[in-house]
Amino acid sequence: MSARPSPCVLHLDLDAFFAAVEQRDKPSLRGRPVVVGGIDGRGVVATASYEARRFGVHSAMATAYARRLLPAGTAYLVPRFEAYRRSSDVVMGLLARLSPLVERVSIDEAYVDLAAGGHDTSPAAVEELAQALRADVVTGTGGLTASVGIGTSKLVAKIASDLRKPDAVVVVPAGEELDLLHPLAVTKLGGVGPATEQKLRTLGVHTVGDLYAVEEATLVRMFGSAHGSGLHRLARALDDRPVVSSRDAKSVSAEDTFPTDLTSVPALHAEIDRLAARVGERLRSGATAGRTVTLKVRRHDFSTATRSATLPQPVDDDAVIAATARRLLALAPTDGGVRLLGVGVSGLSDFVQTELALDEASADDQPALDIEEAEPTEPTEPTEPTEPTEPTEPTEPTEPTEPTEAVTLFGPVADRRWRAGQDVHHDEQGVGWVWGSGRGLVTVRFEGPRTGPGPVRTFRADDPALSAADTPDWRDPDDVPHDEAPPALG
DNA sequence: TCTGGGGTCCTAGGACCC
DNA sequence: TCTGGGGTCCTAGGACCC
Repeated sequence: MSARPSPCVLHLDLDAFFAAVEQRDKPSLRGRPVVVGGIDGRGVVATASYEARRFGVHSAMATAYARRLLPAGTAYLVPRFEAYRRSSDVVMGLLARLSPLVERVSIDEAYVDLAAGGHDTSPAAVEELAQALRADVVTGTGGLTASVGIGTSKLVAKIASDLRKPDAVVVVPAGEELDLLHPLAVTKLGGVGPATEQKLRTLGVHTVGDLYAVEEATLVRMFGSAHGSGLHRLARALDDRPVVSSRDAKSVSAEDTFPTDLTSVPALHAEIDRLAARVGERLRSGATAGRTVTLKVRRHDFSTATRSATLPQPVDDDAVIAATARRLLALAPTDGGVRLLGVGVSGLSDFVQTELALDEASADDQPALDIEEAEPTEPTEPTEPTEPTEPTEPTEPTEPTEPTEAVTLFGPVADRRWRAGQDVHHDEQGVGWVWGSGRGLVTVRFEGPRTGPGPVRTFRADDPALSAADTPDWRDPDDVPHDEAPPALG
C-alpha cells in the first residue's frame, strides 16, 4: 500500500506562529512588521509576520539583513518560548480530541490520523471537520490562525496545508494527488533543499511534473539509493509513512554562537564546560545517557568540523562530557577563531552511566547512595577518543578470590520510577541493590566475592539474566520511601 | 546580507570479526 | 597462503527540516 484510499491524514500548521503570538499579546504590534528571532549581530529570523514578509523577509534570514529591508517601525523581538508553548499545547489538545494518533512535528505543526480517530473520511466530512477545527483554534488561542491540509498521505496533507496559507483549509480527494503535485516547484517536496534543487536543475527539472519524467536509476545514481528512490516515489505521490505519536530522542546537544570569535583555549574550555552542563542536565532530566560525545566547531569562515568519541559506557555526567569534549577540541581545527561551539551526546539508551570499580574504602561500609560521591571523576580514564575501545572493561578475568565491589546496570524497566536503595537483585555476582534511579533504567550495585570476568558487567535489556524469573526480588517502588537506606546484604 | 539552535537521516570509508 | 564476503561499529561530513 502506498497511499490511503481516502483523505485521512490531516496536517495543521500555525500561521507565522511566533510573530502571531506577539501580535496577539501586544495589540500595538498588529498590522506592523514583526520579526522574532536573534536580534543581535549574528542573529537570524525565526519567524516574520506577514507584514514583514511583504518586504522579502523570511525565516533563517540574517536579522542584520532583514533590518535593511524593513521600514522604521518594525518590531524586533526575542522569542518567548513559554508563551508559544502554552498556545501550542492548546492546539495540540484540540488535535488530541480528534484522534489518538497525533504526531507533533514541532511547536507549530502536527499530523493527525483521522482514520485512527474513527472519522468519516469522505472529502465532504473531513472538510467540515477541518473547518470546525480551524474555528476552534482561533477561539482556543485567542485569535491565532492555522492552515489545515488533508490528503491521502503526509506528503499531500502537508503540501495542501501550505497551498492557501494563511487561515485556510484544503482537502485533496483520493485520485487528485498528481494534479495537485505536478505543477508545483520541486522544492515544495519535503527533502528537496537547495542542494537537491541545484542538481535537479542540471537535469532540466523544475517542477514535480518534470521530476516525474526522470528515470529512477538516474535519480539513484545522482542522489544515492535512499534519496534517489525517495524522490521517484514522491513525484508519484507514493507515500505510506505512518503518523507516529511519539519517538524517543536519539541525541541531545547544545550549541552557542559567540558575539565575537573566540581564540583562546581557556575561553573555549569555559564554553565547553557550560555546554556540557546544559547537555548533562537535559540527559539526566530525561533519565537517559549516551555513549558518543561530539564536539562541533564552526570557524571564522563558517567552515564546520565535528569530532566525536564513543566511550565504553553511556554518560550523563557534566564533568565526563566536558572532559571528553575538551580533548576532542585538541583534535579539531580552530585556527583563525571559533564562532560556534557545540557539544552533543548520542547513542542514547535506557542505560544509565556505570561507574567502573569503586574505591576500596567504600567497599566495606554502607553503600553510598550519592552517585556523585562514587564517581571516579578523573575523566582521563574511560575517554580515549583517538584509540577506540580502550578495553577498560571486562577483558581478563580478575582473581575470583579478591573481594571487589562493582556497579552493574541494566534496564529498561518500562514506565516505572525506581528509587535508590529500594530493590534487590540476585545473580551470580552476588546481591545488588538499586543505586542509580530514573524512569526506564536501573543501576544495580553489587558487592562481595566476584566470580565474574571483570570489575564491571553490563546487562542488556534482553539479557536472559534479567528475565523476571531471575529477578524475583523486585518490589513495588511505591512501597519504599525515597530515602530509605539500601537493604542489608545477606 | 552573512548566515541560530535544536534535531533527523544518509553516505562512505575503515576497522574488525566471523 | 591467498582470498572473500557479510555484518557491525565507528567517524566525519552533508543535506535537510522547523
